[in-house]
Amino acid sequence: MVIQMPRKPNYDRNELILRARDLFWARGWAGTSLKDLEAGLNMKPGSFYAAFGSKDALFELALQTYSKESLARVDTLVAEHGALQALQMLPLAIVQNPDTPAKACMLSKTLLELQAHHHPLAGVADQYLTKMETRFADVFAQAQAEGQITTEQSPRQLAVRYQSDLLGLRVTAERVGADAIGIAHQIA
Amino acid sequence: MVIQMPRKPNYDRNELILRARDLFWARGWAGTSLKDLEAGLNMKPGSFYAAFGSKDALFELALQTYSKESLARVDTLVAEHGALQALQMLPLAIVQNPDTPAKACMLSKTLLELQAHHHPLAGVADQYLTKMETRFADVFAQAQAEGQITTEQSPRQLAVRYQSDLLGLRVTAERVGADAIGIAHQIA
DNA sequence: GTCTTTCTTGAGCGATCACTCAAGTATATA
DNA sequence: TATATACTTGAGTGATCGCTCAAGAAAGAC
Repeated sequence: MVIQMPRKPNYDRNELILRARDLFWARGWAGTSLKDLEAGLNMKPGSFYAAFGSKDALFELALQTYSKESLARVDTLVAEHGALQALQMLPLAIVQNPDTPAKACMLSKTLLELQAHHHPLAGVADQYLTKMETRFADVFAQAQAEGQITTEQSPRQLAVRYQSDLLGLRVTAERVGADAIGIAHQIA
Repeated sequence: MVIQMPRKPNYDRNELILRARDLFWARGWAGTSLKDLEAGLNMKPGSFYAAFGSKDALFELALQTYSKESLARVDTLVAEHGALQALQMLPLAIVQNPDTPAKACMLSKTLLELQAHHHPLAGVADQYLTKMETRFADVFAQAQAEGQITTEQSPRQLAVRYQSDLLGLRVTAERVGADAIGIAHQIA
């Protein structure tokens, strides 16, 4: 039994996923065609399908990456500035970040686009939103434990409301003349 | 010069627009195919294009109808309950209404789906959102004039924040297990 | 009934959709 | 260098997209 090693791919798979995430994030699921992906990733169809299997499979990888990075940003802010200040800073940090392909949340965009079709990816986006909400609840709980906010409302309640406001802010930020920064200051 | 009267269409155009609005609202622009419309409106392609010209033209009519009805609902609530109470009631009224094809706002869904493609319909949706925001500002101004709320913030500021929260609530309401009603109570 | 005008029908247009696969190419082992 | 293996290429698949148009059906004016 002799095992031969073949040639390796001439691309960085993780970087391709990041580029796909940016395309999907900006243009949406239906709005991003295979031609768009071939151009954006610089891949021919054969390589694309060998690497990722399908458009939907790559979209799911993109959602996963998006979710991980979103959670990581929260963790970073909490570690650097504490629970309360992290929650206060996040809206403005998101809206002011000029390096994102869209202002609106990719999870909410996916949910809104695919929910009515009962597309599996809508369920995936929903799960990641729940994960995000849970993380917010943890941070609120931490802020309560540190006496930074009252315990009048449960961490879960606070998190649901916070996430909802954040999603609204990010929809508004997608508009052309919107004063998203003004709203972001208010949420804090 | 003799003018002959031809046969009339065997459908109610306004009712067709309402049905199209429901389809587009639920499924989105790309998610609603001509086949879907033919089935939903019970029209063959020829009749469809004779009546509406194009899918996009009908979508614009649907947006217009949606916007008019949204503005009208606000006016009705204000007339029946006064400015402040109308603003307090609206979120819950929207979320609890079981007769809508989707919880999320059709204007925001359209904006998020088509903005990145610079599709004209995204601009139309944006304009109607501005119109809605202006109406909210009027109602806030009325509430201030009647002494129901403070004049600490400008009506425009209040309206922008209110609409943003409402859009967020309605995105959240689109999720399966979301406690949208709980959030709606908080916004009030 | 006859005429005129418009509505309705539905086969089918070119373009694009996501995707496949046989052929060619590059590379790590032997 | 020879071979085995996997990656890359790109023409091409059937299906669906939004849309067209010639032909037939229907209804008011005479």
